[in-house]
Amino acid sequence: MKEPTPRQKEIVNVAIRLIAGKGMPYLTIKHIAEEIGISEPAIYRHFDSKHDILMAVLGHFETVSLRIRDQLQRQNGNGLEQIRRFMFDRYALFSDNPDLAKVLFAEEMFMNDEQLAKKILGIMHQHRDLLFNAIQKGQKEKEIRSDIDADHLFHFIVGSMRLLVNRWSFSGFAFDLKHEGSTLWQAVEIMIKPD
Amino acid sequence: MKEPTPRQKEIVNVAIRLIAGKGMPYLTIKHIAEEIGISEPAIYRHFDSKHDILMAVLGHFETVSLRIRDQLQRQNGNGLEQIRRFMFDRYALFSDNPDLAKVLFAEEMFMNDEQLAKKILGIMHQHRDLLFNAIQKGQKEKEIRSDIDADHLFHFIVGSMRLLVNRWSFSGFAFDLKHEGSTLWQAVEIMIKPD
DNA sequence: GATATATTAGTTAGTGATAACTAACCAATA
DNA sequence: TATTGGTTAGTTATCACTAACTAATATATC
Repeated sequence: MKEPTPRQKEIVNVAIRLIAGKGMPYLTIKHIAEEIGISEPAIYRHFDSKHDILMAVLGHFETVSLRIRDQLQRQNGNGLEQIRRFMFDRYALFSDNPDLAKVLFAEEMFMNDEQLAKKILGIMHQHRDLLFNAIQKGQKEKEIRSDIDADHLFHFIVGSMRLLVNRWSFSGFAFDLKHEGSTLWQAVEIMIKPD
Repeated sequence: MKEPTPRQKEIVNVAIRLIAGKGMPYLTIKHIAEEIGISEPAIYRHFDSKHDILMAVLGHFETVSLRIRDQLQRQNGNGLEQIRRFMFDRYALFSDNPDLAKVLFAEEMFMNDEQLAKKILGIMHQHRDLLFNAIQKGQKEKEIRSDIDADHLFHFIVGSMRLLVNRWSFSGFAFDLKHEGSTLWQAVEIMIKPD
């Protein structure tokens, strides 16, 4: 868990940009090197293998995710407010880093390699736990309806968010994600409130 | 739009199985040929290029989708019933063909090639129209709540279904999709009904 | 403080594996 | 006799990665 060097951070950022822009097959050591402006073997002074670069990409996602989680836990609002903040944080994050949205919500791209798959499933599990707990907390506090399983509510909330982000991504970021996310949240709020 | 020959169908099925099982990078002409038990160049007697094979894979998805759509339109139920049948049909389809679920809900894999991307976006649009119309119909018929935009309802319904199928797929098909899909639908029904 | 040494981050050139695809040929069948 | 669907033996391109070398800088020793 060492801090990456500036050059390593640069390589990771270029990798994310290349994957988002031209797809995983385009991510080659050669293209990364060209983008940075150094030779191909120079990349290997900073990472032992391509696999390690992809692990570092996922490591970056993990870091960002943990930062958001810790922020949420410090603020310590009620269940509903925690979910709202989580959603808005993510819409803001993706708006500022569209490449990140494109790569992070296309998990299949990492699923070929066992180690990468394990790492990304870990990140997903983290998110799930966070939201699941917030939903259950909201149900206990009577801010969220209890006639529907927390599990199903989770599917609504996260599923609709993911679909929105995916549509935004496929559209070439053609609409204002923060605005659409906000109106989607209003609809979510109406539906998950108690009768 | 010619009917594919038996050998072409075989190649398409093998391609889907390989993509689902080992990921897109594993889909090579060599592996397809090995799986079928013929030589590599023999594949080129049936398809001009690898790209054409992938187009045929998407053509297969399109055919399946159109079949479901026509079936739905013939039955001509009310809006809510149409949505319900659509969902159950898809859960049944995926339960019988897990490979199809794995590939069809991983659109990013086709997004590198412009032509493939266009085709898959067309299929997605078709689904969207179908469900969107059913939702609006249900709202007119007062079976579905009108205090929430059809667009947002679409995100709930489809988003939650996609998330469920993806989780099923990532879990290695570890639970009964038809059963979980059915309980998810009950929750959907409660939430989208009018107050 | 000057000098020797080690480390860092780069270079050019090249390796072996594998990808998509082609050429040329052949046996069975329409 | 032409077509269909196979074969073996290649081609060219590109991949991840290595070998060997070098300039510049940091560090240690006298």
